[in-house]
Amino acid sequence: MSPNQHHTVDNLSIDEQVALIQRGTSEIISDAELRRKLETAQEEKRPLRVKLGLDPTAPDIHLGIAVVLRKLRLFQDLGHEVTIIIGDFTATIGDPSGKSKTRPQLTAEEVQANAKTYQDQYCQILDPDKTRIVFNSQWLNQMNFSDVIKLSAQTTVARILERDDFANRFAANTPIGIHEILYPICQGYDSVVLKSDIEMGGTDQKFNNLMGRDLQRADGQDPQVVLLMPLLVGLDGTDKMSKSLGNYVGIYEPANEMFAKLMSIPDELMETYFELTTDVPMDEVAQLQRDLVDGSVHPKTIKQRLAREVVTIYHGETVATSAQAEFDRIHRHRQLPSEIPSVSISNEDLTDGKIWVGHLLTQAGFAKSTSEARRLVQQGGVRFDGEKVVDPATLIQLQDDLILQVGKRRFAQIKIG
RNA sequence: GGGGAGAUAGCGAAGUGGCUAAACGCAUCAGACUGUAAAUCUGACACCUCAGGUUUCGGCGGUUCGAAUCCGUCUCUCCCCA
Repeated sequence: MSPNQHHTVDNLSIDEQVALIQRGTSEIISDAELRRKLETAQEEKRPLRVKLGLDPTAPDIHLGIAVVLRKLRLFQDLGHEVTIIIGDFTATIGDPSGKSKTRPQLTAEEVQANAKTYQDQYCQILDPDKTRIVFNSQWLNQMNFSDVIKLSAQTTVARILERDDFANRFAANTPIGIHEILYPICQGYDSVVLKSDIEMGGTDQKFNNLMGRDLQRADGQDPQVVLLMPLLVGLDGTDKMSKSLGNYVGIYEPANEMFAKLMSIPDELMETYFELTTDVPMDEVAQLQRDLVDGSVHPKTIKQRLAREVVTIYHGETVATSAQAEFDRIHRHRQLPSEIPSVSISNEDLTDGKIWVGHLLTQAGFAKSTSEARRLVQQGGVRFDGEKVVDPATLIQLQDDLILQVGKRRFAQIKIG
């Protein structure tokens, strides 16, 4: 469904390439090494190996993860190769953050079943021809205890305890499992196996990525450049974007949905979103930010531009434009959406063609219980055929195609049958 | 191995015999205001055709006119010492 946007990057100088890569990054370790890698690659005419490690849980890509994936895509457009490592092995040894103890333990079958999904989802943003997806159990499962000891000997307890998560827990006398200490070592070893030139990650991955450098150095390799992207703040403006918090925009969401969600972000987030989720050139972003601050352009106009840019990436420009029109229709002009999901109401629920509003709302899925439905009516949130329903005891004369509205954004078209 | 603390609505957290469908905060939903912003304000937030009624405070059983609160038991969490 996606036009799979390309960067136009032919014949860029190293300086120009570096500038594109630097956009939005939170940290690069180090700029000098990055430049050197790029130069060497160009001279030797060989692509750099760029690595990203991901969880084996079923992917559901949202704009937050897309920040990193889009950066990978840039590397591909610059002629380099991307390897995505699915951490199926590391997932089985426990989450070192200590937070999510409930991380699901996936079976090998589930992981395999997900494999196709990874391919499909990641390639929405990445170039399939330059993307390799591998599972780290492939080499980690082969290691025997002696291999593990030798690998562990490459680093020290003091080094591991530098990680602030471990440091905090150690100071607070909370337990740190030996297996957790091994986690960064496993992840770092992935880099050794892949001989990666660059590892990408969110800022929370810094320690693990640096471990990769240490282990590569110990193995006699040129250490990978570490490129960290900030964690995108979610729609609520406070927490990082994540599916579990519900403050996300999935890249597979319908255009209208996407557009509306983006319009709901706090104004302060716009600049960051432009930088991290669109390809709008940075000098233009800076200009938009000036316009916003001095009030010369209405914030809503700027936000619509943002929403349109993002939707264009995943749905194309035509669709994005109509998403904006749709948004205006519903929210600015308070008209009905152009497409309203239909809800069928069984004839059995009708008496003389009528239905109690409480049942109608629960049947239509707008309320979990008739008590909730009753409240919605009492609060003035329910409209039927444009008319506000005021009495919770109301019996409604149903007809095909009439419109039920709950709140400002939930609509359904009634079908009797 | 020894000792201690706890389990309350989506989450966090009050409440230690009746005035408690259960304070307060967060999240959520509706309304107002707007740029569907955000912020703010108002209200709702167990279930039931609801001026009333029914069922809740980890499970089960008991004491009592009356239990989230007391007793017994089971399950599960967490902490400290070694």
